[in-house]
Amino acid sequence: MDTVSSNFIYEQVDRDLAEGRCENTIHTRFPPEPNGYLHIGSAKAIWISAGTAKKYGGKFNLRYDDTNPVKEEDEFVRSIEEDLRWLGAVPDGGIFYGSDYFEKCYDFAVELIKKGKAFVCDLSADEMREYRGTLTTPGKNSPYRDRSVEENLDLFARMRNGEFPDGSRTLRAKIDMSSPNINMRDPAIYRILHMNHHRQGNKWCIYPLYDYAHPIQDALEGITHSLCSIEFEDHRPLYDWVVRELGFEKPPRQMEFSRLNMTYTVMSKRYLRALVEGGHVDGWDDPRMPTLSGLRRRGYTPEAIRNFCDRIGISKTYSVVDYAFLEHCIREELNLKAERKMVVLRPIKLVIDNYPEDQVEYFDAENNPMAEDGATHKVPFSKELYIEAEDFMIEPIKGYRRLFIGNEVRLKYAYYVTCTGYKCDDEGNVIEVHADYDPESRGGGTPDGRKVRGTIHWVSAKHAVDAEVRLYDNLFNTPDPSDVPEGKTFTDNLNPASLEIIENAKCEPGLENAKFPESFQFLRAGYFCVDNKLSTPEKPVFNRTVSLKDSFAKAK
RNA sequence: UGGGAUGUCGCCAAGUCGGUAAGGCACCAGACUUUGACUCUGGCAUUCGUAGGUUCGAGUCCUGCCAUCCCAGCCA
Repeated sequence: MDTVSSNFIYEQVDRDLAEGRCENTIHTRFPPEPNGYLHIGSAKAIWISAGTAKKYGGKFNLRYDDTNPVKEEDEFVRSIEEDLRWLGAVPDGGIFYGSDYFEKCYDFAVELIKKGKAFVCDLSADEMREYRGTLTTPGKNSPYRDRSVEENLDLFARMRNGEFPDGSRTLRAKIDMSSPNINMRDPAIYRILHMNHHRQGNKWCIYPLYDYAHPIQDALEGITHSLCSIEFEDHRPLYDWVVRELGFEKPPRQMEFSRLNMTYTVMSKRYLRALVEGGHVDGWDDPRMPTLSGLRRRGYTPEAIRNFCDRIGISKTYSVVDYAFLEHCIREELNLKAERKMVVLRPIKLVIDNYPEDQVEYFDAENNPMAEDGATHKVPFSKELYIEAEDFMIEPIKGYRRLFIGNEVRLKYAYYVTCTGYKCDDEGNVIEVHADYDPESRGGGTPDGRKVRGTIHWVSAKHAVDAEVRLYDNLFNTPDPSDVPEGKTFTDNLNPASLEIIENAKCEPGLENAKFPESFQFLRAGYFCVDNKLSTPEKPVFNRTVSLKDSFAKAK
């Protein structure tokens, strides 16, 4: 596995360490708002922060950024911790809640008021917008900007006491209404909201805003490097203003990196939520979702996701990572670790006419050809087998190496067979293929050393275990699902073929009780894995097969 | 139009004090092969958004221009 090469974050940390800015220990955090499930984009952010802490032997915190009671729910709090642990990002610095700092935030706000750095403003939301100015024109001071400290203190206390209705007043930082950076134009730092908070209940009716609360939370936890995505770059001056005005020694340093975008993938929580609530998917953990719980159900391992995060790198460039890269990461790992089983997805019968009626033989099948131990398991073989429908063609296309009349192929681990005929149903579908086997080729080789061009997998019909297999494709059929034509919504980009349920797949014995509820497949590379009790993230079970798409494409 | 940021191969992404373009994905070719997969080998940027300038020498420094992204929530 690759290791992370240097990046601008590490370089900055090195400098900070050299200059003694953070007492030789670094501390990072991941601050999700509990308003949705973690997704692959979150994984990048998590791994950057957790990985940085790890690299420097520091600590990593999980902090629920729950300062907005409108959008937050306990279900998300639970799922976030579960997914974080599954990913392997241990919050060894602790688990915190932004809302637990409300009292401190309040005290700090009082301090700012006393310093003349904050004031209670009576402007309505609309008025405040007008006063703020625009991107190109400066704003103007609020008429309430010069209230006395005493009045501000009194008003702010009464805000907390619930004396005023929602939206009637705010507490604002007193900075500079003519700043070219709009975030510095006396930003609101507290709002009035009479609403039940998922954790604090009805204790508060004023809530601190992100720009104010976040730097305080970081500072209080001793965070040395606050790593966030690029859209917060413009907020950094405000972040620095807060920690400076509040007099924190060794203040945390905010650094930004570009967020993850992937082809065929919607990453915005707003859209993901719409998919769930609109019933387009089964839930946040639907295997087609880019959520960590969805990827987990699909068969992704935490190692593969971490490796992916390491390999995509960290930069500030806007980028869209090809989904194929994520797939590469999981294939690479499964190829090394996963146990192989033979499974026939779209079965047709193969009858070996010259094989004894009631004979059963057992062949050794490799558990994992990549493993050094060479371990095997027994697979039963008999006169009637199931093979993939795609492994037989009435009229073989040019270059086709598998079964067609007169052609000899190898049944993996078993015998050479030569196709002699086939039967169709009334509609002309091939339902049965006939062949003769060469008893001399037992084990898949012959004394005369003749070669065969094709090798196919199979399952003994009378020993076969039935299974339902689900095949997943991209949820969206456009590289950028949020790039929607006029008059359409992003759900119009949904790929109707994103889920295919195969009810009668045939598996080798040993997969009894397998339900294949969420199989993971990489048919393109020839793999799918079974998600059942035999298959765990640590030891996934999977089959190798070859897809129609690839084999035919190659044959042309 | 103001501010902030970014532009190195189809996609990510390294590029130290300026010294003559890492690596991965994808793709192509060949070898190997009890699955056409896997594995292995080889090929894939005379060029770094663009135009100039400084220099013996520039992706790296300077100037102009172009493109893309973010910001006008009492969301995060």
